Amino acid sequence: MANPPYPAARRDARQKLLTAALALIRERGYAASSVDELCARAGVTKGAFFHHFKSKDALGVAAAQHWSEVTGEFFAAAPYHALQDPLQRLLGYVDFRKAILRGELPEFTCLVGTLVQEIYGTSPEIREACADSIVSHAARLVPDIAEAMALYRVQAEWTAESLALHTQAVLQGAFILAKATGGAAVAAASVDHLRRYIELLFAPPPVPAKEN
Amino acid sequence: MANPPYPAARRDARQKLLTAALALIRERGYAASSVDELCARAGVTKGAFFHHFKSKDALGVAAAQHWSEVTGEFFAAAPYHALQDPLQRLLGYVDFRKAILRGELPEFTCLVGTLVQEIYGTSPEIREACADSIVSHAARLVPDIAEAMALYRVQAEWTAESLALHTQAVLQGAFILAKATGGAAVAAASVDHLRRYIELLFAPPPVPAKEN
DNA sequence: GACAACATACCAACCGGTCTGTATAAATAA
DNA sequence: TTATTTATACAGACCGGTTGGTATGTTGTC
Repeated sequence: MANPPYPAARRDARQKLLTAALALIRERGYAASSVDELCARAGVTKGAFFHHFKSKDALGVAAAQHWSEVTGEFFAAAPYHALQDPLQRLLGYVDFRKAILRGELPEFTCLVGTLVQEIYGTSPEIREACADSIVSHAARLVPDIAEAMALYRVQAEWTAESLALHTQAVLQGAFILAKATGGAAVAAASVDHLRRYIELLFAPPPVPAKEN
Repeated sequence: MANPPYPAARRDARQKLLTAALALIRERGYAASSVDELCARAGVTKGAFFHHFKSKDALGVAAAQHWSEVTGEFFAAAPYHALQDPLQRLLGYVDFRKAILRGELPEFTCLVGTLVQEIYGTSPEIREACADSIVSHAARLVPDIAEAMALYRVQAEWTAESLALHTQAVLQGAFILAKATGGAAVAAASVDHLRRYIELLFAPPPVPAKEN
């Protein structure tokens, strides 16, 4: 990464294309994003595009991987990791996901969730890159969940892995509702339900519900 | 609806196009489904297509509405409505959703969820038709949820409407995970979590968790 | 004969992808 | 140090196929 052998101006194209791809695909979807428009957005020519990517699908794979890297760093830097209680870290993650539901839809929506819906039947390579992105993101929650299960003595029919994946399902579904309704409010409400579910899983009420 | 003024063979085209559209869009997405291929699948010509739909987007709107009708009838005929307890009807709905996670992905996946992800930024008409489909489907759960809340004396921060929408978020997200992983297993696991959440909401454990 | 329900031929725009050319810089040879 | 080669990183014209959409004709029904 350090000391690129070429001046930045001549090495930028690939990065600019990936950055533009994240934005454009999140706005319009994959199939509706043409290579020409992608190049125009990135400020490069078609020659640059096909120099760096052998096909549009190859760009799709690279975009999904780039998304993984970018979001990986973004969440790694989030504040909830500093919490001591593993359950609080998990809930902190959920709160963080809710907190970033801001701005325009393409700004908080998930690239790979959009992407995989479109291409799961036509491009196995992109599909796998998307699956890897989602699954590996979920996997980062597993240690905290497992630790919380041990700490709170939760004996469950469900696994830490399945709960981690469930959080992603809720988030992905929340994005769809947000796109349908045109706002983030429904998504936030669903994230609230997710938080409540996690609280209920780990902290069953200690006293019996009293009769009215 | 009764007594079509023309023999079926000459009135079929619209229906055949809509039926083909549901299948094709669920397989490949909206943008990647061309009018030509749609016509080929439906066994009609392009002339028939543009006789019944003024544009591809108009077909998109009609497909979303058709989806609403088809699924509306499908769920109206489902067995869980016969249950007496409103909570059991709600859980019966969830169980039913899990039970139909069978066969190939395009067979149990949601048309409007796929559709709205692609076009929310480019076609307000289709987006609205999709939103209507999802929201009105969710709305059918509201009476049962409200009834269950009253019956089980649930005093909640959440509303029946928000829980109904949350079920749809979980389902939509489960479909995305299914498409990413290539199988329905993850989706079923998420539906299990949804069921557990609803149980916890309505039936908090009456005895405190005993030590060890 | 009026009108709906198609069928067929056709079109300009756009699509992903290729081709050839060129500027730049590192590697090599003198 | 300088000349030459080689490789990279583009630029931009071009191409055949596909796209959504149209224009015109035909057929069956009231």
